[in-house]
Amino acid sequence: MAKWTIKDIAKKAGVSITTVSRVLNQKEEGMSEETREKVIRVIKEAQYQPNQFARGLVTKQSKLLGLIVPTIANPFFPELCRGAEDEANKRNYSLVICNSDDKSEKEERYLRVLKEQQVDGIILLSKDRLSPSSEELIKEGKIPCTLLDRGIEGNKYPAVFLDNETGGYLAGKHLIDLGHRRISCITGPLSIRNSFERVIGFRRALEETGLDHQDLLQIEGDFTIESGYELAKNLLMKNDITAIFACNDLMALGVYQAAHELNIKIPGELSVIGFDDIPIVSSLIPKLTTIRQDTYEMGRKAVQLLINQIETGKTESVQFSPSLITRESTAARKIEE
Amino acid sequence: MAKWTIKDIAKKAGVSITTVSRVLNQKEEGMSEETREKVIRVIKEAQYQPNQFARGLVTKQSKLLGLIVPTIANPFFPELCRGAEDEANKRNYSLVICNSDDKSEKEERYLRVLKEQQVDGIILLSKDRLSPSSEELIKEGKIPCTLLDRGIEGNKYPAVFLDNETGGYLAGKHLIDLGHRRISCITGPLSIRNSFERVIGFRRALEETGLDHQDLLQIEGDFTIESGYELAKNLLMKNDITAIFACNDLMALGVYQAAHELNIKIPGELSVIGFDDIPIVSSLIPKLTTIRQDTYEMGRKAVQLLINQIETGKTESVQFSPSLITRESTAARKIEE
DNA sequence: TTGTAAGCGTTATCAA
DNA sequence: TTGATAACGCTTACAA
Repeated sequence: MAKWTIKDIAKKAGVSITTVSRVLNQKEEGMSEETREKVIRVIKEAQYQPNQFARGLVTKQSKLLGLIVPTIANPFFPELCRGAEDEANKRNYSLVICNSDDKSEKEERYLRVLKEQQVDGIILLSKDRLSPSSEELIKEGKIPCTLLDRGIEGNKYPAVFLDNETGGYLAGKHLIDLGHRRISCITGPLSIRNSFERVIGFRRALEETGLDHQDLLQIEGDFTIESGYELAKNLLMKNDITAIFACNDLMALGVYQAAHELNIKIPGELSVIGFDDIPIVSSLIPKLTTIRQDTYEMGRKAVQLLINQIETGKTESVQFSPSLITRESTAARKIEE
Repeated sequence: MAKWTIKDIAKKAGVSITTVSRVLNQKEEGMSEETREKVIRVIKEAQYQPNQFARGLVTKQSKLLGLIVPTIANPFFPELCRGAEDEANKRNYSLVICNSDDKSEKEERYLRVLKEQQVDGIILLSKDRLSPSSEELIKEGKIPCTLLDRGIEGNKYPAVFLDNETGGYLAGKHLIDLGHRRISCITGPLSIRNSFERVIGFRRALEETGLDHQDLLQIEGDFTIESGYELAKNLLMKNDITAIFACNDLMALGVYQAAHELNIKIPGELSVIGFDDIPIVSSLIPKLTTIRQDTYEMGRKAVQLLINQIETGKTESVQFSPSLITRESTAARKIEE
């Protein structure tokens, strides 16, 4: 038989389609053990699989979840995807992963497509501020949506965020504790709240020690290796600093490169601290000290909240705490300075 | 209105649902410009979106494609996903990405789920040999399927592969040309044909120069940073070699670490060449010489072949060629040796 | 314990 | 140029 339908199964088992449907949906009541077994046998034999289209048309559920990420190219996101996927599968959902390239048009397009695919919910790693049409799409479409990692609308929608301010503070405190005073910070795009908060926290640490803003050389990067490299090179050629806080690991990688080219030793002459703790940085030379966020868990949690929302209607937000991972790229300021 | 259906649109526009459907599906013929415009206006106003369930039930198409990857954790795969996604979107499909962890059970589970979700086709990065039940699932389900990157069943199914043998050869030739003779090769799991072929090609290059197998220290790794590190450390402590071919970039990263700990300079005392050209290796210190495969394009191509197969029934396979990217981690053997 | 039949929102066939 | 209507494969009241 080309494609078995519930009807074929019913006929072959000598029961009605209702009975087959009951078996399929694990409805325990109202059926003799005998009938159930017979049906199950036929289903197995035929390798029958229910058609989601027909099912969804009635139940209005696709068991599909959408995940929109800004760039899968940043090693930060694969981890997050894995966490999200694992949790989704555990709960019997599948994940449609979309890559918005951080562009509003693509994001909106995906939102539309996902809605059309009848996904049961969406996890959105968006720009800080949802574009009006994105927001409308979510609201009007009444699709449960969880914000992840980014976005200032966390109070309007359930969300999973990292406490970036504390992360920045941890980084600053660490450098200060090591005795550094001439410090530079290569930030992410300041239009993104995440980056901005990291800087705020970082500054708070410096201010606690009595350093004022003048002491902090702050320049704005864009979270890419290249920007880290370019900015650090420029910075190191013109200034005499002993430590750099790169607001993500990718930019820290760029700092490594710049320092190497200028023949500046890390951590001997320059301490470097990153942010994220993406998988490869523990294998760099020297191993990168960084602020860790548990991306895998954040992905998992986001899916958990989303499915809870879908199934029970309850919404909830969660904030994760970053932690300092001390490795080899930071060291105490040399005394002879 | 809670949720607009084609019926609501029809009523509001004062036409039949057939007409609305025609507009929706861009059927040009048989409609006055006036009617079309009226319908379009109503659709826009209502922000109406067709329901894929109902649509799929009739057309048997989901516009969904499945992509099963072994580990999204290897930076090799995100690139591939991006390529696949971009092409899919261009052709109006969405991509469901699944992570099999290289486990047959997970792969089979996903195959089943994807089939149940009625995906129109599947791109599979599988183990070399499809497990019997995976194969049955594909064959019996009659789902178009394209193999990517791995698998020896390339002649049975349409596939996109890299010419790994040539890649290995290129690596070997490069080291030989630089004057190296005491060379080691850290392979991937030899049960995977990809790894095996890289070694074969590599050896061919050595043999051409008259080196026999004795000269090649070959050890088997598992494509992780850790295995590269452990094996290289062991190797470098016990042997006097001047070059290492790591069969993927991640293991090359491990080699860097080991060499660093043993205070062996790259490329001064040891040349290292990798395989893949994952994004970050051009930012390592020193920048890694490697064999590049165009992962993004391979992902794109796989989707292209798959959609062609879905839409026209034509199957086709493609082989990609690797290329040598010379950077800083390889150098001529020192004369004084 | 089991079955009948309505209905989900589309597309497609055929008729007007 | 348009419109009724059957059909797609399933779930679910309701009936038996």
